[in-house]
Amino acid sequence: MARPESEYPTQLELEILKVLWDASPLPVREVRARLEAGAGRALAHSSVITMLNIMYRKGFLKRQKAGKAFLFSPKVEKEHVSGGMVSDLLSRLFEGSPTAMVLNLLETGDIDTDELDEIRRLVNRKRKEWNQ
Amino acid sequence: MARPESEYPTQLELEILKVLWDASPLPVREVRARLEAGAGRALAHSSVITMLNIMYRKGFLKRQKAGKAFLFSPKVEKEHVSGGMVSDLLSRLFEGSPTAMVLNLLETGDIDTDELDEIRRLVNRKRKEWNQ
DNA sequence: TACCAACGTCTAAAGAATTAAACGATCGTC
DNA sequence: GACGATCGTTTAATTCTTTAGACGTTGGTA
Repeated sequence: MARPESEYPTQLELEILKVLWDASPLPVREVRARLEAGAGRALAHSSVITMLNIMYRKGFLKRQKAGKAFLFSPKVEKEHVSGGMVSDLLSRLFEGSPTAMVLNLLETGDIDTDELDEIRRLVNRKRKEWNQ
Repeated sequence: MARPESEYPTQLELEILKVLWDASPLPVREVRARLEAGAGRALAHSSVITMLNIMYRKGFLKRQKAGKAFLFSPKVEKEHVSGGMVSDLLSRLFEGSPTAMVLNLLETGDIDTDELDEIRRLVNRKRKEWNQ
C-alpha cells in the first residue's frame, strides 16, 4: 500500500555512487569529504554512514573491513546504472523511442556545435557496425 | 531536515500526466479508467482524487468545475517536463555531456537500424540549422 | 419527500528518503 | 590503566509518496 523501494539509486545515493565510481574503496570520512567538496553536501558523519549502510543493504555497494573502519566500493557499474536509468526514462517518457529522446536532447538547446559533430560521428560509427 | 518536494513528477504523477497529455480535460473517473486500461494501475477512486489534488497543488494540473465534477488538464507541457527530466539526468549522470548520453543510448542496444537512420537524419538537420 | 448514486473532502495509514543525535566499542598514547 | 579520538550501531524525527476508508453534499428518481 505504499511506494516500493526504488530500483535505481536516488539523488543522494547517486552522488555517493559517483564519488565511489571516481575512486574506491574509500572510508566513510573520505566519502563525506568528497561529497562536501564535490557536490556541496555537508552531511554529518553519521548521516553518511547511514546512507552507506542503506546502499549496502540495497546491493549498490560492497564493503570490506580495514582495521576498525569499513572501506566501501561500488558493487554496480556506472554503465549498468546509467543504462538502466536512461532506458527507464525512455520507456516512461518517450514510449521507448530513442529517436524521441534524441530529438528532445537536440531541441532542449544545451548542445553546441562540437557536441553535435561528436554525436554525428558516434551515430555514423554505429551505423557502420550495423551494415557490415 | 528532510527530502524536498521533487521538482519533477514522480512515477504515478507521470502516469497521470501521460493520460492527460493524451486527452484532456478529463473527469476523475475517466482518469481512473485510463490508468487501469493503459498502465494497469487499479487505484481506488479516492486515491486518484488525492493524487490529482496533490498534483494540482504542485502546479502540474489545472482544474475546472463542470457541474458537480472537476475536469483536470495538464498545466505543464510534455516537452517542458521531458526536457527538464532529461537535462536533470544529463547533469546528474553524465556531467552534462549530451554526447555521453547518446553514446549510452547507442550502446544499451535497444535501438534498431531504422531508428539509427532516423537519428542520423535528426542530427544532420540540426547541423544544417547551425551552419546556416 | 426519502433514498440512492456520484462526487469531493478529510483523515490517516504505512513505507521510503534524508538527516542526525545518542550511545557504545576499540585502539593508541600518556 | 585511564583518556580521548575514531568509528560503527541504534534510534528517531521529518517529509514525501502512495493508497484508501469514512464521511458529507447534492441532484435525480421513485
